[in-house]
Amino acid sequence: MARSGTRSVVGQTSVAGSAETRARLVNGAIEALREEGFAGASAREIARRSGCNQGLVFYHFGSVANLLLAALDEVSAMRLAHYQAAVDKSGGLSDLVEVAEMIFEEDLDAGHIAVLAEMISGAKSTPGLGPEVVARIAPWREFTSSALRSALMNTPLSALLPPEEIAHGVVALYLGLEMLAHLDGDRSKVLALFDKVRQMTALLGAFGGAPAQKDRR
Amino acid sequence: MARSGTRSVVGQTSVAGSAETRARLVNGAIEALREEGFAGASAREIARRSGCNQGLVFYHFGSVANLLLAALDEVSAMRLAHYQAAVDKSGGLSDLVEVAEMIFEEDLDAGHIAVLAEMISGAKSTPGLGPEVVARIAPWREFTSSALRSALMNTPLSALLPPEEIAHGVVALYLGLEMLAHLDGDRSKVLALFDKVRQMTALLGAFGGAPAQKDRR
DNA sequence: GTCTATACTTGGATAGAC
DNA sequence: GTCTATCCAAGTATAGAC
Repeated sequence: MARSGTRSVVGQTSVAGSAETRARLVNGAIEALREEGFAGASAREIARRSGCNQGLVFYHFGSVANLLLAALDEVSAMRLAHYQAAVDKSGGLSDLVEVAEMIFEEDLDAGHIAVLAEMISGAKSTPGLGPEVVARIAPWREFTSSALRSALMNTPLSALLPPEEIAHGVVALYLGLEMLAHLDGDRSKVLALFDKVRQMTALLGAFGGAPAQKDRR
Repeated sequence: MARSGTRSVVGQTSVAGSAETRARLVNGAIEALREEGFAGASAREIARRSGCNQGLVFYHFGSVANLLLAALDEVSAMRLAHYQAAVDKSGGLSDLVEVAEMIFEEDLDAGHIAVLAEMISGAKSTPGLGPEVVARIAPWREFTSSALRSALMNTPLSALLPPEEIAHGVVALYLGLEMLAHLDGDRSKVLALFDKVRQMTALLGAFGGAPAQKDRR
């Protein structure tokens, strides 16, 4: 971690330029991870996409791996904020499933999850990267867990489906579905699956007698 | 695909040496993918693990990518045969879940699925690799689908759970769970999840009235 | 078929000019 | 803070000896 950034308290010096370059590099890194994968996300490739010089990767982030982690942080923060906003507007389990599908499609189109997937598999080849990636996945699981918890609240299902444990499966499923859909460019299989989940959810809601859909008008 | 192997009808010439070297390289490639990931599975790394020369990768397989595909073929064939044998001995849905857990743990220990995961994410950086990997995943989905079909046979669940669609989710889940478990080296989360699935299955079986466990003695 | 040697390319990382 | 130039390590791939 040679340099973690211009953290100075600066008056109003040209930090603007620096911050913008850092942002461009982070975006370039996201793009490279998404389109070329971990193995293809080299300093040169990222710099090319960022429209700036290769040496800046090392000046600002110290190493390619650090830049890639910053990219993962960026995607993670962006998406979690978005998820949270979407979930806040939803109520029961049925709502949650609908929100999940909408979010899944957005992520698929934009390749957000590909960034995570590439970092997970790339972690094997770069010493020390694993723990860093692990730490960045925890918030996803926590978010999912708490979304499930509030959706199942006051429902007979909550005894049967402990949020923490299901959340892990949901994150894994999300990751796997995204990798497969990106690989073959076919989203029909995952859409069909979401349909089934929706059906099951409706059935569970009816059976449990709990309000499966929030009453909103 | 410069050279796809000594396919000659050979009398009894020294094909033995060749075949053994090919096998060693394939095993080395599996090991490298598992432990170093796609980005770390170079010709040199594989040759080192195989105890033979780097040039042989190109002599026998034409390129590193081709060797990696051969490695995926090998793992795929090996595991599918094993899965099939295990599933053949099982009956209803409960049996299937138990078999799935056993198999999952084996795969986790041996890192078999890591090979698949690395190839999926590595496919992004190597032109032409994507479709080849896609073709090698299809059998996994087909296997899962037919295992589900026979487990759900004569069960009220079969109307609710079309095997083809669920299979895709199962494969994705399997993949995602394995990646996460390998990343953080913690299998407790996935084991807890399997416990829940087992419970749910038992409940479904009791509710549907179908034999959830095969009668075997 | 296997090994050594080597040509060529790409990538990580740093030095120094501006 | 950014760019050019450069060093060095590692990788793919091939040629040629054995």
